[in-house]
Amino acid sequence: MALIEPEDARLAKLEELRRLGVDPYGGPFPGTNPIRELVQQFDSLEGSSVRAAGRIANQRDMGRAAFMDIKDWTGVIQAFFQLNRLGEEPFQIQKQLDAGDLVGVEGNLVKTRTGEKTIFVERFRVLAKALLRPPEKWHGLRDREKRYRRRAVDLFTNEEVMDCFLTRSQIIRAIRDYLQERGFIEVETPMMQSVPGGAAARPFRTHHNALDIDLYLRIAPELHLKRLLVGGMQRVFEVNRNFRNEGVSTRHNPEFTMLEIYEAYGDYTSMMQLAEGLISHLAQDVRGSSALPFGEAMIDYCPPWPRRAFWDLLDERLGLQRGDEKRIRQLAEQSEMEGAASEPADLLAFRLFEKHVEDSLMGPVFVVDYPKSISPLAKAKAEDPDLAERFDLYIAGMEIAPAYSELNDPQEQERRFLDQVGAEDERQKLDTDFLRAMAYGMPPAGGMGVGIDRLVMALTDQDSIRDVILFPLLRPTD
RNA sequence: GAGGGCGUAGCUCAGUUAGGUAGAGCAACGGACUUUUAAUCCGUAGGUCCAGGGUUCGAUCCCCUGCGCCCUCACCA
Repeated sequence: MALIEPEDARLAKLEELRRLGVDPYGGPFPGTNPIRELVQQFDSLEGSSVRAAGRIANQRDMGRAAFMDIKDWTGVIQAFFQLNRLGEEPFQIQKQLDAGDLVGVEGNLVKTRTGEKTIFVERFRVLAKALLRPPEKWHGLRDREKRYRRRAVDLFTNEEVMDCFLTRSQIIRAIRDYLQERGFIEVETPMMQSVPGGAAARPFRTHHNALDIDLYLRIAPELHLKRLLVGGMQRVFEVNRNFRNEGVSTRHNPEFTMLEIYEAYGDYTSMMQLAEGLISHLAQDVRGSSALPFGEAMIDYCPPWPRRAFWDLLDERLGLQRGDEKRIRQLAEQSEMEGAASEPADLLAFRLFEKHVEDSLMGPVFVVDYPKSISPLAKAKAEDPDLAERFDLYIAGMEIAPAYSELNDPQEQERRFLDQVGAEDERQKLDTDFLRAMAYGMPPAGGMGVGIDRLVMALTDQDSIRDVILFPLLRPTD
């Protein structure tokens, strides 16, 4: 049984093309102009011969003439096929074309009498006969499940989807440029690790056959990047995937893209400046404005961004004061939180923050002065040792970027790790090799992790992470 | 993992008010048309109504189970 079921009518046209001596999956078609250029630079190109290649988005058949809308990833332009311009046989070939086929056309760029910029086709080549129909021409593919499962169709059908992913690419490129201009180098560290560290999350497990060892897909690159600080790399960053074996939601995909940045001799305040500079630059240069819409809200990326203390926000929103353990547990209980009686109060406070405060932080806002106990990789504040030198950057109600003054005291780091290890065997195995590296001397440093998918969501006004990941995880169907 | 919603033609959706084996638009097919643009006009065809079971004379509709997706919550970034 065939794996796909082509349309009979299209198979017949495929055969007819072959009978006419045409390869329905034709060779290269070089020398084309991006269609947007043909449209935008029409005035200077008018009357000259141009070439374009793309997908037939729509056909208007007039008998001895036909109009087609040819679409590439930059835009769409009309092509006009006429019997007396092409001749009998080429026109017969044109008759075998359907919406969805890929075609290359060449001809004069002129306007029709109704003023439409049009390629009057002199020559054309069939580049690919589509055996399946594209979705309907004006509603397109709307069904979310079909869109995610058939992203190829989604991309060529829904312009705003293509635009979003083109923007994502521009954002990532702009990040690389921005950091490299400031002396940061891009590195790559292991995705497969024997000890998954750098975050509190459940890892995916896999196995290496030749060495016969279990490995974990990384939950964060943090501990390896800090080894590079020990090694003398002073400014490093990595943009790559992390993998966390946790739930899936509009803000969580099991594999997601993280930017981690480390700056030797910096601290969390230098990371604040970097975050402000970088993200406002992205808004301005990639999105074209320092104020961008997100849903109903307008987000102003113009620095400086406010700093708000963790406990102040909890006090303001929930009337919760630092150290009031009884009330924290009481509220956790009311919020039906697991471990309301047993988990450390700071951790519960943090969860209450995520549950009741986070969504309202349109930001950008730096939340600072987190409890040290929930920040095992961050330095303590000298003037208030129960707090950490840490911020979480919130934008559009999402945690976008946590950053620390990185702890560089190996003995203190060891104590903090040991405090974290409890019954959670798989979540926090100890990376002793990392501690050993730190014992050789790690420079004080600022470090930040930027959730790229969420940042793209904020900058492109998307409310689901699946709309900024080309192939989000779905349960397979067949 | 829990709760709610959804699943009908290739696509976007109606619908069966209260159970009697389904409809539109677009797409497709045949025909007319050499400047149309959601082309138009005439005609035709197209469905395991998500899957399995139950109730019933009869189920796409009611009930149960399963599968998938969406939303909210939980875990997490």
